[in-house]
Amino acid sequence: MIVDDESFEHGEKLPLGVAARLSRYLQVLTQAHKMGKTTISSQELADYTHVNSTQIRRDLSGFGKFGKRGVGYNINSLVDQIRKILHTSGQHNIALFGAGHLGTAIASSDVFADHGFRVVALFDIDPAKVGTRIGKLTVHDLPELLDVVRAENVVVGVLAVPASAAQSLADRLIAVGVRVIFNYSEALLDVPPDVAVHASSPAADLLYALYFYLT
Amino acid sequence: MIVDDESFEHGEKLPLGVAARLSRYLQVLTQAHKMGKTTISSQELADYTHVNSTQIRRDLSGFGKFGKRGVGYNINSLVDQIRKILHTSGQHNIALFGAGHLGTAIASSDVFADHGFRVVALFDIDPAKVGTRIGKLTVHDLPELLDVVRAENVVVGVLAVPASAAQSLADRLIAVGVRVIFNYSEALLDVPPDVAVHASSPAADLLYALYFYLT
DNA sequence: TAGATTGTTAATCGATTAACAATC
DNA sequence: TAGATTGTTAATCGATTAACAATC
Repeated sequence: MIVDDESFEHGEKLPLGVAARLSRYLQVLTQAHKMGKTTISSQELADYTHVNSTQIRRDLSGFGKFGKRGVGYNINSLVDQIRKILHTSGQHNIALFGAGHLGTAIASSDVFADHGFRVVALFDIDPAKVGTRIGKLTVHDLPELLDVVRAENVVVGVLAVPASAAQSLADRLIAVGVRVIFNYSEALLDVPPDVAVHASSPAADLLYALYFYLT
Repeated sequence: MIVDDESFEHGEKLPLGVAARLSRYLQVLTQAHKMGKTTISSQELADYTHVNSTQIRRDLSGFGKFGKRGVGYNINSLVDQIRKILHTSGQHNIALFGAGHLGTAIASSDVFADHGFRVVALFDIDPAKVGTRIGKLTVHDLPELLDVVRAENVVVGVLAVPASAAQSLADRLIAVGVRVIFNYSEALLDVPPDVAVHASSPAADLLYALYFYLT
């Protein structure tokens, strides 16, 4: 029996690099869609993602012939295809921690909503904030964590809290079964191997951009 | 004459991947330093950065023997070394645009300060905000842009504004000579090839993390 | 038809990994 | 000495790129 190694159509796990790049394409495609574009070429995608255009065509053609020669890719259908490939077509619920400036900015933004994430609960330890409303969300107190995670089927925890509060919150999230944590605090989190932590790193990203500007 | 291709000691430009990873190491090292650690092993760095520990030792040993066998790397001296390699030992000044929740969060945070960046000016178009103080910064009006960029030697512009305002702000920044832009808005920016735009992508990062959780 | 852009190949280069001697 | 961890090698795998025929 011959196995087609060149295609991932029937395989299960994508190489890390491919999954990372597909996520980036999705981000740009979503933004382009919002700006009214209906079609995009691999060259335009390359300009916005800083990924080589041949690489983009190669990544996509591994899953099917999504483009139209001489025209480019239809944005809506490409978004659908990539979501299918990444198994992220569904809706995923987020619990957000910290109702300060950053938490409020996240709660009011639709970066997450555009990609199928929904902030279903906002927590804060400040008694003055608990019970108030921020956007469409009521601020919960921490003891309600377990109930909310279960009732709302929360799969992601986003930490927009001071560094001093981050580790204990992560521990509590893990204890109630959350396995994906997005950490905006400056703390380094220690977690079990089966938990995925993603840290925000604007300063590191900026250093990287600056390196090429300075040299 | 024999050129040592294995080392970058005398070369000028690092491969993209190396520069990106060194920036990540710097981020984690800075956080670890803040948490009181003085030494770190390549394995610990690997756990926090999701980069293979052999890869980390390889990256670093290309520039010198920074570690101590049986012990690990001294955090302070490694930070100094990497900053030298990246040519980012100095101080770099940022102009921040948007005094909303996100702008305020950035202005009050020290993620940037920890890496040698200093927010030297904050701009907003809301007349009610111009002239008020946020943290140590006074909110400027946009017409002051050119003067501030020149007087404060601004090299980076950070956009924490609505998508509708982003492109025109980027154009103005480019016109006054800024070549590195960090875009927190959801707009796709069109810029000349010599301008580096870095976009924040929390949702894409989350999709990527989620892919491995779901499969 | 002419222009544009995809899909694909082939060749090169950098990333990844396991393994292990060196040494703190 | 024993344990830990670096620095380095060698082998493999994935990423990158130029080039171009296919085709919209």
